[in-house]
Amino acid sequence: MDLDASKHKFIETWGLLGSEWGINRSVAQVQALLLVSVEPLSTDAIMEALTISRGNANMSLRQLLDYGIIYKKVIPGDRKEYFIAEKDVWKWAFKVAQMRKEKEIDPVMKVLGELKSETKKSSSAEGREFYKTISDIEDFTGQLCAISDKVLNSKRGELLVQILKMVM
Amino acid sequence: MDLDASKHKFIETWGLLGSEWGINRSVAQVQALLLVSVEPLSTDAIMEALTISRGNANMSLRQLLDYGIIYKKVIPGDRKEYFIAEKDVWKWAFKVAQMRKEKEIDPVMKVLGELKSETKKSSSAEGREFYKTISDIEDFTGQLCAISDKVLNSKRGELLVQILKMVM
DNA sequence: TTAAACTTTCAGTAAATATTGAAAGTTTAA
DNA sequence: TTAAACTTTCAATATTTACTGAAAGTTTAA
Repeated sequence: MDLDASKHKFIETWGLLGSEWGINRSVAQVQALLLVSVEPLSTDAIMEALTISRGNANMSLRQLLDYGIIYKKVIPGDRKEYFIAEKDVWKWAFKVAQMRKEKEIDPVMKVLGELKSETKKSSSAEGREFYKTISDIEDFTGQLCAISDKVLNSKRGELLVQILKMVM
Repeated sequence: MDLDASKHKFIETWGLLGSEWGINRSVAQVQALLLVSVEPLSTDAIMEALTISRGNANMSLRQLLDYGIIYKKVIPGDRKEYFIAEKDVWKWAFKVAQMRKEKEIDPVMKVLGELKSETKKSSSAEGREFYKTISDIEDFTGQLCAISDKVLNSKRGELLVQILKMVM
């Protein structure tokens, strides 16, 4: 298998993983393509490589730019926009985690908080049980967020794994 | 807002979160319903509470049983099957994490491994760069898996958070 | 300015995913 | 056994989500 085929295998796999986790396949594939491409790529090059339309390429690129995990790159003497991927895995994984937390987890935490205050003073057994269920989920999620924030922020994952091995 | 309304708000929110993370909305809602229900529920009760079809209810329940995050409950003198949710958040979160890791992450890790061996001996700069990209992602993912396994397995999340605060 | 080069938008369409509900299958009690 | 009570399946349908491509918008160089 030549390098090009390997790259395409990666792009396909990455797209599949993305769609399983609620990330648009094209978006994941564009990131993958830029991750494995040595040179910056233009929209047209991306369209051709992934056989997707201009609209799709543009929207995927915009989303990745919004996430902050790819960058625009100007090539002197060329009017086209070129794109490169953030290659530091820790960096882009953190940004994706941060973004999904803010967009998807935080609103849920907010609702859980509301539900807690709605039922805080509940005197019925059923109300108190509900309060506990909600509190447990909120606690758990909050802890996972705290840990992942810290791990991703630290950029010292290797060290952390060692520490975890020691304490457990 | 009464308790019933609060419960429904939770069920809706949970279904929404699920679909954002690639988990079927109905499946997430059925889990949520069982989580906040004091009594075991029959398929018919679930159909009615969520206004979903028998087929949908059945398939959602089966999937949750497969995940191991709800259980069948026999009520003496009744032929119907009843269902209850695993209420220990750590327990079911671990099972979901485990399952998604096996079904979705492990295959990707396998492909990354294949791609690494395909390009390990590559002498071109491009080949070596690809090898590095793949290795970085594999390392990172492996570390996250290791940490989440350990954290979820430990059932001592609270303690871990304290430890992490100390070392960082 | 203007027109060529490029980017963005979005209505229409295609594809993927989820849901229904009736029919087939299974279990149980008499 | 058998028939009522219940569960499962799956082809048809609905819903959601993604994608296309042409038109509109923007930028740039002359």
